[in-house]
Amino acid sequence: MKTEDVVLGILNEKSQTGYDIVEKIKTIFSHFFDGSYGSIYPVLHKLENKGKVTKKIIVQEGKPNKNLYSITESGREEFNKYLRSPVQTEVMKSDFLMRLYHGEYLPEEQIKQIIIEEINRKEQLVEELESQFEVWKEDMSSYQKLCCQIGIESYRSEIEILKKFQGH
Amino acid sequence: MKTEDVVLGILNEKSQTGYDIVEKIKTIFSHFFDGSYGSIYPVLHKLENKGKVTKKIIVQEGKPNKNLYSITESGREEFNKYLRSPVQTEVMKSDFLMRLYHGEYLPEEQIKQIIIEEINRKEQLVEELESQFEVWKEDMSSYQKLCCQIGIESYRSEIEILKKFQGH
DNA sequence: TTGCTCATGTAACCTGTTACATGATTGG
DNA sequence: CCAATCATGTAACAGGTTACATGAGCAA
Repeated sequence: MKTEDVVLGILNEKSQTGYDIVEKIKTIFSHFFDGSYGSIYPVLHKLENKGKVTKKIIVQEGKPNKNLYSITESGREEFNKYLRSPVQTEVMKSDFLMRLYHGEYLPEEQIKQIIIEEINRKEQLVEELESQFEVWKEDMSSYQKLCCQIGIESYRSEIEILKKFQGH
Repeated sequence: MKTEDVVLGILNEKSQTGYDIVEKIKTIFSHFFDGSYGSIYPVLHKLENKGKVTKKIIVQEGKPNKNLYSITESGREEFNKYLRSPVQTEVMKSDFLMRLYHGEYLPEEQIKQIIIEEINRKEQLVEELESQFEVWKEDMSSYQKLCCQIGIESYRSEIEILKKFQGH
């Protein structure tokens, strides 16, 4: 899964600005993808050069101008090629589990604290995802809703697992 | 979490070769970290230049020579600094959830197939992790075992969630 | 008046992936 | 005889992060 395909997928739904795309990634994609301005803006320029998207400048008053991007026919083809390509394995990077692995080199109190913090962090994430789901769900397809629900349930399971192992 | 810290952590347990380090990462770290020869060998050279590890060449017959790396006092200090630094949030990249999100643009049969494949993939992963756990557990601390058990349970929960949502 | 939201962008840096190169031994 | 295991390494490429730059409006 390339960032280019992710951006094409978002623009395939509707025309949007780079700012909108990053917002969507940071909210409803947060549990399975990551992107920032530093990665999304360059990708949009690249896609424009390749003719996969077109840009329309929208002049605004009292606010900065917007670059509204739309997917082209060539972009749709590329996106469909992606959709039919083999699914890549999931990648997980967990600093939390790395700390836990080396737990014997830290005082027990500190490990307990790290576990508590991880539970809190995940409870925060599940709350955010749930509230974002409420915001977006009217405009979501059943598959998109499913995707959010899986995220919510995954976080909840993780929290349960950590609570179960809390206190050895 | 930098790859340098991960390598120092592995060498903190005992002196090992680059090959051993990659093997460990590919087996018992597989559910929370990723690394390959192309990333680990350069990191070892870098750590050696910085004086965080030392290299001892072991001549073997019938096999290529080994470079056995050991952590230095300076390396231990660096690793302990890492252990006491703030825990970074987990990062997840899931091509599977990206496909599911765009499910409406694929025939229903294909989505069902993608879900089945993801369940199979995760069942494969949980089996591998369990068998690796059996191989390594004699030499593992209770925290290291906990780390594996969390991985196994996480995969199982994910499988349950997918099965629950299978067929909408 | 402080900080947030909207809105775009880039340059320097760091890091990782892929593909290549080498080569003997061992197991099925 | 073929594939896997052991064992190291690099060069070219691709990619992302961080920090910076700009700037108006608005709410507390």
